[in-house]
Amino acid sequence: MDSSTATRSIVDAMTKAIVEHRLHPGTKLAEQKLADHFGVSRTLVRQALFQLAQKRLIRMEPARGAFVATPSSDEARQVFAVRRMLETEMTRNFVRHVTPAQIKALKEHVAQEKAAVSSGDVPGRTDLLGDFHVRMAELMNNQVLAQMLGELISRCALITLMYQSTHAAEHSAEEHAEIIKAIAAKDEKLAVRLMDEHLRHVEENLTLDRKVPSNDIAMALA
Amino acid sequence: MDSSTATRSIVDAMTKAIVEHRLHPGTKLAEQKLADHFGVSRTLVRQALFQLAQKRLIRMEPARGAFVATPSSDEARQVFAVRRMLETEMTRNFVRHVTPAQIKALKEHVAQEKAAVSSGDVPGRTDLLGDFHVRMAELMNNQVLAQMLGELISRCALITLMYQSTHAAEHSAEEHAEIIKAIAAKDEKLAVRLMDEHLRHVEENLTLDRKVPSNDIAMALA
DNA sequence: TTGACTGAAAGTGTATACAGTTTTGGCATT
DNA sequence: AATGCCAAAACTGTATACACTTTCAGTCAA
Repeated sequence: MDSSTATRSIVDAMTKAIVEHRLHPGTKLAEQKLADHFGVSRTLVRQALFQLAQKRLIRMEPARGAFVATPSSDEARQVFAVRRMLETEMTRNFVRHVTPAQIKALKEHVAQEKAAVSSGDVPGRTDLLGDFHVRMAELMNNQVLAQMLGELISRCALITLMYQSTHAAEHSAEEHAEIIKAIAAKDEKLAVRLMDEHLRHVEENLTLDRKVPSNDIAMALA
Repeated sequence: MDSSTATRSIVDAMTKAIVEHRLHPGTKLAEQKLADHFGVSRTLVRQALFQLAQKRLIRMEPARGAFVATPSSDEARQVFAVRRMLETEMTRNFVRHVTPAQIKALKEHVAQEKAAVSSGDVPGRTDLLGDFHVRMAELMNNQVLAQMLGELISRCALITLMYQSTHAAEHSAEEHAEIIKAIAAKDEKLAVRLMDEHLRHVEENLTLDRKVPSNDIAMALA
């Protein structure tokens, strides 16, 4: 997609840092500091920041700089609403054309998830749980869908760590397994329903009603 | 979203030029020429190009520069598949919570469409026909959805002008009107079906099977 | 005429410079 | 001690410089 691979690697590193919670929402991202850290000039950092802003992982304020995004609960609800729209239909289409090889691939993925869950690998677990959904898109040979879902899921990772109430997401892996079972049985209605419920469960585990603790006073008083 | 308004206006101008067919697929976008045209330095043009690349309206090749995107027929099918997934479900949710004011807003929009169609305003017509879908998302108070749809629809505009066989899209406005009628009647199933068929019609009007005429030899022989 | 070679021109990729804005820290005033 | 003010430092936004790559035109040899 982009020509320069240097910029790309900065984007990837920062994306990872944000979705893995190593950079907290609201954190100021000073260009020179990032440039020093990555050993490049501000030019490349700037390009990376613009791309991250387009992915909504950071926000940029005029003359004030870039900050790790602090998605509002409204935005969170919207992101989940879009995911439900997209993924219930994805599941429906998936069931209609599913092949044994695809089911096998998904089952293997869930096995990995369960391994990560039981080994307590938190970042790896989060990553794999999100990837399950992207994997489905890829198995449908729809790169456009896979990419969009990937971006939505990055945003969800950020949202999750802002509003996470319980870590009950552990049983997501089990829900994934149930979805696969329904798909394998070609039970379209059930698979769609399970996907819808799965996404609702993930959203319900967030405390979108409560005010989020924030060090950003302006936002706290908004 | 982005801090600098200058970059934003370049992105907007170029987006418009691409979706309105004033810049043809495959056209080389030399940075200095754009910089001269917009009266800014290459720095800002470059930022704009990166953003356009992320929106998939252009592609960037390492050390060779930026070109107006030439979406493959595969990509076209994928984009339409995603639109169907997203918009059928959007329609379903819309029907469930629709208010009279929303119906009124959509009806007014379609009136504008028909005016543009009959007055022969081609760019305005294309714009309005796409906006109908974005408008629905906005009326649902889902900015995330509206933004995603907006980007998908930009890509569709580019695709349409690459693969357009007939200009039969004129009767899109009528299909929009029928969809609204079904929504107003709260006939969920019908509305969803009409939206699905509408998007299929738009896609069917493209000649995705035939090879597209292109001045890009590399692609023509790929 | 065709084809390979070569040097100049044009173009991209990255770093740096510089102007203008925001932030910071301390000093004076209350 | 708290508040307001001002200069210095830090930072962003944009332009420019420069190295390296690709493209192009013209020349020469076959």
